[in-house]
Amino acid sequence: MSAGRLAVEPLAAARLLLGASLTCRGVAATIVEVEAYGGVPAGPWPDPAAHSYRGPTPRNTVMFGPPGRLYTYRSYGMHVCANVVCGPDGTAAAVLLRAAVVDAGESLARSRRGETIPGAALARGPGNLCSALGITMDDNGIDLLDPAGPVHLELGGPLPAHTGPRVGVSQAADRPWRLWAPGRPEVSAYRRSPRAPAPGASD
DNA sequence: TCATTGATATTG
DNA sequence: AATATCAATGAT
Repeated sequence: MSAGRLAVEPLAAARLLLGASLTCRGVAATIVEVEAYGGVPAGPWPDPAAHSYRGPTPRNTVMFGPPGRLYTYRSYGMHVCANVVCGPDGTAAAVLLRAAVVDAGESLARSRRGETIPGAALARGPGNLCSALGITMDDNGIDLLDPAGPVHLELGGPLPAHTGPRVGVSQAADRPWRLWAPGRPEVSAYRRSPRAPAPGASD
């Protein structure tokens, strides 16, 4: 039902998700930073930086499924990152959740992240966000719009958004598909991938 | 700026 | 089978 609102292009879905609230295992948080990702070369949103670019694999199949599902992957062997699948069923696209404000369950989040972590840093960065909320690889593929599910998404916002280049990707790094809520200390500092070509390079 | 870390995808 | 590549983080 409300999943239909996510059956749209990645950038539009990203705007919807800014300001949405995410609840998981005792922690509620408001999303303040996201990154949009597209899909295969022949699709509507070709994106060489997307995991789905080279077609379906065992890892990324959920990105090719219906919108509103959770796609989790392990990054650099140590972090879990969470994406919300968007676009119509059968078309790969997703939005990476990069940072959130912890609204409730702060002590629980701190017990997962470390007792000395400042509040603004609890869910800053995609790996830290999953850690604070207790999202694991076992949650891959679940329906985020099911209120009875372990991870629940409530579309709220949208918040006013600033846009800029994506973080961490070595391909199509200049595409302005990173969105954040301006002025929030929870937003992660921008850091271009060391592997990305110089800004504006035609290549 | 660099080490960490392991799954995944690609190549031979 | 072997190698290269990360949608990252924290410390230095």
